[in-house]
Amino acid sequence: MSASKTPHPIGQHALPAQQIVQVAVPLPIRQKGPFAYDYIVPKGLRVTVGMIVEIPLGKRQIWGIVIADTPSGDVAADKLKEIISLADLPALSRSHLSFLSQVSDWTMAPFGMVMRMMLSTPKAHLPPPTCVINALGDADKMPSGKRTPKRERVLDFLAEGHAMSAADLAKETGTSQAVIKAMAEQGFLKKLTITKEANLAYQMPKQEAESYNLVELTPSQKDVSQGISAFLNKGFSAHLLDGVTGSGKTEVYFELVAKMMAEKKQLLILLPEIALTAAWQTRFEARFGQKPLIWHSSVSSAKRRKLWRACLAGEPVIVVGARSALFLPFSNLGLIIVDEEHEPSFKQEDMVIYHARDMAVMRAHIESLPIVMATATPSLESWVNAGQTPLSVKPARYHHWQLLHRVGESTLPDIQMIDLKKDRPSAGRWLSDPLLQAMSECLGADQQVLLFLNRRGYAPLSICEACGHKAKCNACDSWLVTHRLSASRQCHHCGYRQPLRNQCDSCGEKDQMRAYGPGVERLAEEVALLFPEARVAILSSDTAANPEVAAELIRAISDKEIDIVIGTQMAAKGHHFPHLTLVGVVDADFGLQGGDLRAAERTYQMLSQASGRAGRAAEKGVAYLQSYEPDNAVFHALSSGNRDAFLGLETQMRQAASMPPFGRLAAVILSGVDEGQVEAQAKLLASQRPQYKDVLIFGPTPAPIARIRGRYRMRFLIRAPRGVNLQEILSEWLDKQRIPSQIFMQIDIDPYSFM
DNA sequence: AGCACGCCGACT
DNA sequence: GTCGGCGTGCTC
Repeated sequence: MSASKTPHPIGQHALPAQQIVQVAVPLPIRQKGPFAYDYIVPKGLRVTVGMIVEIPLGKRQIWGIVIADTPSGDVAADKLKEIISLADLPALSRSHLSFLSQVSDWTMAPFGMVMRMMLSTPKAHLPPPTCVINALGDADKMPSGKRTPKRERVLDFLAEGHAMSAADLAKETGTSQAVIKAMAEQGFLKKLTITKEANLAYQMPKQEAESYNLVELTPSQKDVSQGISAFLNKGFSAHLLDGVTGSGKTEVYFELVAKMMAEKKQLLILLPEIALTAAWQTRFEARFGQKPLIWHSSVSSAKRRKLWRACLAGEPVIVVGARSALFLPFSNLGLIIVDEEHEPSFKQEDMVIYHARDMAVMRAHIESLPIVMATATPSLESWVNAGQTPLSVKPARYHHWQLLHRVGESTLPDIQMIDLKKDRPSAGRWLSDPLLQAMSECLGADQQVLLFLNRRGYAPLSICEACGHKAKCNACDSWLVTHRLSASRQCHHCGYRQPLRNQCDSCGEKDQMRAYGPGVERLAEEVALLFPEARVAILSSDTAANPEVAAELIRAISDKEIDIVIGTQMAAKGHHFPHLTLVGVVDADFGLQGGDLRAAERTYQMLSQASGRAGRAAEKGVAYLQSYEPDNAVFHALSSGNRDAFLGLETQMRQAASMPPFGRLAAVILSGVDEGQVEAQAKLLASQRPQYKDVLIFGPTPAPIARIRGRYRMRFLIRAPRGVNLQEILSEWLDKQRIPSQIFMQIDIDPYSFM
């Protein structure tokens, strides 16, 4: 095992053979496998693959992961540096390393950047922080001459069992640190060094979890739950849990959670938007009598550190997180659940561009686990993978489980179209007569209304009547959106905001800026005018800026303190508003513009979800969709309730166009501050594009929003047949390119956004 | 990604 | 004369 046991060849000095290992370093260098350097293992250290080690890199000291216990030999042994230290942690498993490596290969992001995502938890791999506290020492030996009232107070306080830092102790006893210090020096207090660990507010799952707060499942819920349960502990399997809104998908997968808890397995539950999950957490707590562990970027770093280490140590944690939780170093994972699998927010668009649902399937596969993807409106990809269309590959890759009915008496809402060509609201108004009529009736029956409009702010566009100038962002190619509540004009791409003024930036004319188009704030104005008695609330990321405010607003709505809710997509997600029976979709055509690959699918999902807010309790709900093209297939599918026919039609269209999942798509994005340089680089890349008969490389074209945050962006789009190794083709084309450092090149495999 | 080295403008 | 801008190149 240790190199020193190797026999030395005769005639050579008994030089201790030095062990050399390869350490993956967090550098943004793209290559086929992990990018690693050779390092010498100092004598006395035992280093194995998967260990997290501290190494010198240039002038810096950084952390890397040992990926091989043999040298690569790229660099002469006398140039190698030594490993500085080892993290006091178990080594990462081979399967976790293999997961990181496969994510890097799939996304074509540098391994070092994938590794960084995994290690990014602040100081997770360092020893726990320590602090020195004061406890009771040899107090009984204190001579009466040294006893003072202040010293007595300190001793009495400590005798109650307290122990704390000098500063806290001084504060607590109304003395000064000088008193504490002197007592400690004289031995009447005892110094203890303890490790500071965050309290996760989480007890390890109880053995009885399986039966804790058991809820009675409906027969169909029970069937599905038992059906999927049969796959637990049986290696990889993927399951599409497909149930209409309100059918109790969560209860079904909670049963699986309970089973895995009883076996002390780790669980990962991915949710699309963790800030909006107060209701979900309440349900979890009600079912299991404890809070799940929440993982997202705004959880304190001490808690994240402890959670990270608990995952690596194999403690039976249940982690609920946004997409980044997928990279936690679980070592005893039993099951992955992806809730709202169709949500586009699972697609991360930053440094490493990945789809958390797809990478979760990859991880489940590598680690031989079952994965459950729950949704009421499956993504086309999952639908095809579940074998639900004649065009699907057989045998299906996912098992398909359906819940067709809502729990209890409630039924799905009726969905009706309002043709805006016939019932057009007057200028500057957005609510048609039929919708207003329905609202009056609903409010008259003492029920709630949700108006859904996926546009934040007051108005998306402001034009000067005097000179025609449009308020624009300086750093982006986009309009500034007027926000009345915060009295500002904002760019929704870069976050720039300026105070709301009525003076034109261009001609200086006053009181000539006019707002065009609707936003939720403007809609609220119209509603206030038409329903002056109604209590109105706006639910958007502006009015619910943090989870606490959001939770309070949602509570107020649930408790019927509000009559009319005006909400963006935030209002469409998973909330249960028992008194809400009418949903009005103000601009149902919103998502259909732009010719995006998934426009129809996304519109269907969003409107289905928004409509699903209506009639969640005993009362029947109804949803009205205002549209200028009410005959669009998306709306037909929604109003007839024939989701599967719609998915079938979409599938055929995708297949005919050789689009995903029947063809493969990738984008190459070049960005930089200098427009000319970006263009020149794009032209250079274009001139060297490879020629294939069945792989098409389109572009370069300026991105639809050509400039964001001051950076110009050019895009290539690559389309290939299903069986082609797209990554290999891109690699061939791009790996040999030397991209100037001012230009940033990103690869987006299977793009969702075409911006 | 960092961080240093390296060559051109305005200041203690 | 230096301080400091960020362009280029390297890290076992």
